Amino acid sequence: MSQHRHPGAPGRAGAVPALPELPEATVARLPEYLRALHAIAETGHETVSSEGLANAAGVNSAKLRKDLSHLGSYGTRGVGYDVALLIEQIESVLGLTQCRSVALVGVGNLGHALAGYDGFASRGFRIAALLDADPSRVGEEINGLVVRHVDELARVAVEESISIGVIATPAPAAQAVADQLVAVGVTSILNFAPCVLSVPEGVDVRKVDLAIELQILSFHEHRKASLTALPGGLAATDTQEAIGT
Amino acid sequence: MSQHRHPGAPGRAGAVPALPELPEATVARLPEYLRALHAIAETGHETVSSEGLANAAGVNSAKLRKDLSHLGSYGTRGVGYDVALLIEQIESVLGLTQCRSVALVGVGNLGHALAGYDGFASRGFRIAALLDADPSRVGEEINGLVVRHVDELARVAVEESISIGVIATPAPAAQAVADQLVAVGVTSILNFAPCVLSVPEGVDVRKVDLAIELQILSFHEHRKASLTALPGGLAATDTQEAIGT
DNA sequence: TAGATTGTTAATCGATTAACAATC
DNA sequence: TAGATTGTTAATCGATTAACAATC
Repeated sequence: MSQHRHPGAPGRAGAVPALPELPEATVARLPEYLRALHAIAETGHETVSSEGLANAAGVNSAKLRKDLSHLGSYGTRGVGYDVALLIEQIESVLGLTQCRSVALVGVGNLGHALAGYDGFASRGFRIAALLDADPSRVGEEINGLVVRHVDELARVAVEESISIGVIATPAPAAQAVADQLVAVGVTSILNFAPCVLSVPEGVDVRKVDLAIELQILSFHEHRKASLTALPGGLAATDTQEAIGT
Repeated sequence: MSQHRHPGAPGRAGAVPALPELPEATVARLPEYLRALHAIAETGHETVSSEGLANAAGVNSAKLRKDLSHLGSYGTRGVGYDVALLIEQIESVLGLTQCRSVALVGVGNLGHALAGYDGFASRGFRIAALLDADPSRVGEEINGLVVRHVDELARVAVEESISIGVIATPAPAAQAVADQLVAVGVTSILNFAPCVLSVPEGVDVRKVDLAIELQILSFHEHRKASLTALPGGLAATDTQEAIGT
């Protein structure tokens, strides 16, 4: 679900260097390709075929080639893709050439874990600030960062040039936090609270809801159980799904 | 990305009570509707219009009605949907009428948080077992559960009738854990490790990768920055996206 | 009956896929 | 040249959306 509209280029016919249009589904897969490419680079391979990269990323090779073709032509027919070059290209498209600073609001159970998650640092992000509304949590040190009160958000956002806000508060607090983030100029939010956020146009919100993932699995589990109970027995079923597509 | 194929009904023409075919995109939204319905129920409303429910769930009403129409006709023209009835229906379709038991493998940073996450219990899931490969972690008590060694998985799976496995290990350990889960009969896996799992047909895997979510936001942030830098100025941009669709 | 709202239709859009010509 | 593999085409599929007839 996304409601992106990107009019190629407003005004001034001819003068505007149109941004490369990327389908949302492609954007969502680029990070997976990037991860796979890093893994391949570590094994020492300098090139990789679309087939090889597709396998490592869990997609089919036609989709991979189609996706990469949106970035331009960085492969060599008969040979494959230069691993280092492709990493560069994807990182550049995703805007990962600069390290992005993240403010994490809500240092409860989940917030704690996120604050300590090393997968962020290793992939281009820096948790630059931890905030919480609970005064008893302010001052606590987590992973070398001191928790500050959420009211300091405006100051923190400027000091740390925050690029992305992560909400890990309970659901009832999430909308207010989102409003505060928007008010200080944050235009990208990752929301772990199980609720819908309303934000102005131009602000991107992505949502991760752990219970929803389990419920989707529950559906398939339920259906598989029904199928095996059927006289026909086991029908052919499924394999893998990924999220965020 | 999903590769589901569900041949309506194998064999025995006419005799098989075909399962209601649900589009994957619809399945992925049902849990969100369910959450919204619970919220509405708490405010005391007994019915809700497609418009009202759609707003609460962050989708448009046409999509909501289309989705619900796949479940059958549980609305009343001119009136709306009976909240309690619709909750029942969706829970039944998702297989949530029975509480499902979850085994969580890997009690590091993230695993700890997941073990303590109350959003699971309140939405039909019970963390029934915690496992880890690290002997120094075995025996630790988290949230009233004692961590057991992952080698005990087979026994635990039977004892607790595990329905879903959650992998929260480092990436290099994830495939082996998946293999073990599959070996003891688990057919639904939620994977938090940043890697692709290979599993046999009939096993469903969903993946949550926190860094990937940030990278997708980074892309949009990057593009917004480029747009504002353009002579044309601010182009109309986007609003909200959800994940797992 | 008049007003409201569903369930469904049909058009549109975007994503996937297989196949293959281009080309290293 | 022969073999390999990309980049692109075109067909297919599934999801979204607006509009409205059905009906409470």
